[in-house]
Amino acid sequence: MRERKKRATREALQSAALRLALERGPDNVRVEEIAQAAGVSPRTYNNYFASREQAIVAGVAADRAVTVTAAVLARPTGVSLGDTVVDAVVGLYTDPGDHPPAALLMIAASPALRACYVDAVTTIEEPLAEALTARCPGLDRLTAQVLAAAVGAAVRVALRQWLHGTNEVPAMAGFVVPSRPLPDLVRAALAPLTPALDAATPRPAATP
Amino acid sequence: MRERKKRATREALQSAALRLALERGPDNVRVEEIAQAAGVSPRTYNNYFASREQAIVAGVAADRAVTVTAAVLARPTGVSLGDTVVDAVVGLYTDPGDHPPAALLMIAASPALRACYVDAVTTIEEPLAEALTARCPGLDRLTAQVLAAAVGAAVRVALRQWLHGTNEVPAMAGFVVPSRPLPDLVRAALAPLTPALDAATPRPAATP
DNA sequence: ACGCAAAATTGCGCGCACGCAAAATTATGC
DNA sequence: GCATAATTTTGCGTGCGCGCAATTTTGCGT
Repeated sequence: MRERKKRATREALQSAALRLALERGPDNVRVEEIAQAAGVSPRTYNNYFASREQAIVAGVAADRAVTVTAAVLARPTGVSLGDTVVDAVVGLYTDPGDHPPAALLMIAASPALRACYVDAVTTIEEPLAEALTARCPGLDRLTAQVLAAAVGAAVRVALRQWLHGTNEVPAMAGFVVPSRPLPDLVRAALAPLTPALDAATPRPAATP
Repeated sequence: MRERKKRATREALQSAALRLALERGPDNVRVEEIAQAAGVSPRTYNNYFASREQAIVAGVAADRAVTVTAAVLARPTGVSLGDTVVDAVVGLYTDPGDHPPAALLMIAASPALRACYVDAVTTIEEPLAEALTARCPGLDRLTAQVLAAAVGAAVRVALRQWLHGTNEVPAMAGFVVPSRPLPDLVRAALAPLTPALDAATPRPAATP
């Protein structure tokens, strides 16, 4: 009963922050305005989110978390773990979720938002680890956490590489490397991890 | 010539911050005091370090970075990449560097310092990636970065697991899991990544 | 030695994150 | 219904991170 209102104000703050940031740009929105738009005190805002950017990013991050876990669990058990995870994660960046693509653009443009989004990727690691254990019953808890964290790290590397290419536009026009599309980069970054993912599935007696 | 003084003030700030934090505890030291101890303005402090904790952690982190890279490069080329990296990283937590062990204890105790130290682990990833490419000439740049980031992620997981066990002491005395010693945890966390590390070494024709 | 351009340091101001305690809101006992 | 206990919200004060512009310091050319 009381939980409902907490989630309500939470989502109100998230949507308000995202909307205002899209309208005026991320740097031209003060915390007081977000709080006022959600009908709460500025102090209350910091009871829900530890930073100004977190409210903007939290929504899309949580959305992505459920999407990956669902994608992992949806794959048939016949496919290898590596392909399963790679496809699930790459799917995150081919099919944009129910959020406007402008949001991702804005996050990519602002350094502060990028950093916060990278931090948010860490949030996804825990549900991912649970999804991994759910799919492979014999998997160690520690192993699952490590693999999930490794996947998150690979995504971070891919994002960094992608941004490196897209932002170097102003000077030396025509000399920029437009950087491979994001899904390809994510797939390439995830590729080196497939041996570890496949080796983790507890089936050592099936190969010979 | 001017570089020298910059590094001098840098190290002065680092050592002053570490010393003061060890003396009074991390929460009882203000930025102004660190700056004053180093003979600079408080504003100048923030030209070198973006946060108060960063100065405390930066020293040990940089130290560790050179230690790992050296350890990786020191292994004979005959050993597999997986064993090389695992031994090098585990060595970081068996042999304490030239810093007092009380520093690591303090970092482990303060949540803010822990978070900053985890961030600092990210700093080590880039030199590690360079060491990997130096050891395996045919290695892709992206692959090296991904593997280094994965190793960093595994270390993060190990640290989190370790702290989980050591802090749950007050209630239910006698029921705590004292948590395996850190080196063992790090080795266990790194184990799932060895297939990926070994597979990355470009020697696909040697196995048959 | 002198002056000049480049770089570093400093002071100032703003916005933000957060601990703390008071006030308001909600759930629970009779 | 009302009193009471438990949460949640809020105001306030403090320290901090950082952009900006003025000031000082450094290195170089002549």
